[in-house]
Amino acid sequence: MSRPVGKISFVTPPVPERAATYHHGDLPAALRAATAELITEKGPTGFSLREVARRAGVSHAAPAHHFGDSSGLLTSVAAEGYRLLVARFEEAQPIANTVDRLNAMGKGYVHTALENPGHFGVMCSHELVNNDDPEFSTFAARAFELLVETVTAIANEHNPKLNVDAAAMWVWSAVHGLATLQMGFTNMDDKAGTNDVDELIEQFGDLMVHGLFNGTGTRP
Amino acid sequence: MSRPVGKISFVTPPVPERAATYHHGDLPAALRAATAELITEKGPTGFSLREVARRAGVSHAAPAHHFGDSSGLLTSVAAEGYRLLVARFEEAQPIANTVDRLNAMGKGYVHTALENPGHFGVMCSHELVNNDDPEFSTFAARAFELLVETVTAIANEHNPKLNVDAAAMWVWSAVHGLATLQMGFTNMDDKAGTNDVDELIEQFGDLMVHGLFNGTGTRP
DNA sequence: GTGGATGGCTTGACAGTGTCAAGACCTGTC
DNA sequence: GACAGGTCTTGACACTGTCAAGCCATCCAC
Repeated sequence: MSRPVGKISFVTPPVPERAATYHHGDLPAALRAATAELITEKGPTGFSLREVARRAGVSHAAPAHHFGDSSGLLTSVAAEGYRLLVARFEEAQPIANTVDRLNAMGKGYVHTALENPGHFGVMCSHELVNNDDPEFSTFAARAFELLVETVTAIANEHNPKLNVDAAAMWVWSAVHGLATLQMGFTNMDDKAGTNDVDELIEQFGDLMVHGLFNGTGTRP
Repeated sequence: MSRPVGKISFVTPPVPERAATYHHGDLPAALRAATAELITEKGPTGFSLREVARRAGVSHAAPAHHFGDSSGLLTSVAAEGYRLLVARFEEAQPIANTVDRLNAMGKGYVHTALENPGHFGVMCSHELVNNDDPEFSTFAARAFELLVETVTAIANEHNPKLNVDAAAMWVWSAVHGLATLQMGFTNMDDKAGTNDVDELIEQFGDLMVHGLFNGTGTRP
């Protein structure tokens, strides 16, 4: 559905928006880029296959040829988003201090969302994407797996009694909530006294580390 | 936009779906109920104004008369969802033990979501609703306010140094994440070893209470 | 080189959608 | 009983996603 890439740079499309030739070159990538751009501008609601095709300079039915239907295209964009996230998570893996690593992953999550709002908007709209898509589910699972590994490492070092799976879900939920918060997809008043994302992540991290060190994640 | 109600029971519409008379009686409520039902069946994507009108037995343009456009109707449904949530939160307020109260509110959040999936689906789709709507924002703010009050009470009793606002956002994020997890809107493998919602809430609660008791919610 | 064959993309059509303007209908009030 | 105002319908418009059919460029065997 999309070719493997080495260094990831999805934000700017690898091909010009209007191709001179009949054959586009890499239309799927251009369509994903146009989709992310459109959703960044107008939100997931403003998305339409025909508008995406228009922006890519192709006919209205061209996207269907590559992605089947609109959920196929959106799923591909979401998969790209998770691939970006996995890349960020993997950058943090060499950090030896496990708590610092978890903090870095949290920052990575929120920054990925802020830097790729089009992708993140689709990743959050679970009704729009096809969860069974192998590429999508592979990257999504890998991202969560990396989190579980880090939480496991923290547990091994500091708190062997921790229910690692529950704790990982808990961390993911909190960080995801913070990301949506920062993107304005929320109804919570942001009164935490700062707009600095990294500071908020560290505030959350301070709270979370006490649970990870001293909690069990089991029924009391 | 909708009448005040005493005891809340939105799930079953107060009027039959097809009105015998030209004037429906309470068409706005019937349209909200049809919307929630439709979204429960088909997800937010499957929603359409015309299908809602069909289910309510009125013409395709009737919803627009009451709600302006589709986002007006969805906003009203989301507001109803927050009203349900506030009602649940208020039921928990008499609980004297503040930690138990917070746990009860967490359970209330998740159960409200599970029992009203149509409403919750809209509440989560922040692009679909008009955040400036006074009724919507009032109930949403009230729900968060009740959470802040409870976290404040816990801080006063156990941990005066706690950054209450950051902690409240943190709790909300985690509980919201758990709710979406339970509703299947997620890519996390649920490996926590249970499908019992109340047990999961208590697992999260065990982790969270250590942060609330011992953390500060400030940059270390 | 040349002639298929194959995949990439276009064209045209269809039913369905949201929104608007105009009008029909009912109900309460004087 | 007339009238005013809110409730709902009708009809139209531009737009959408999807499908079937066909055109076009490229590639590979010959």
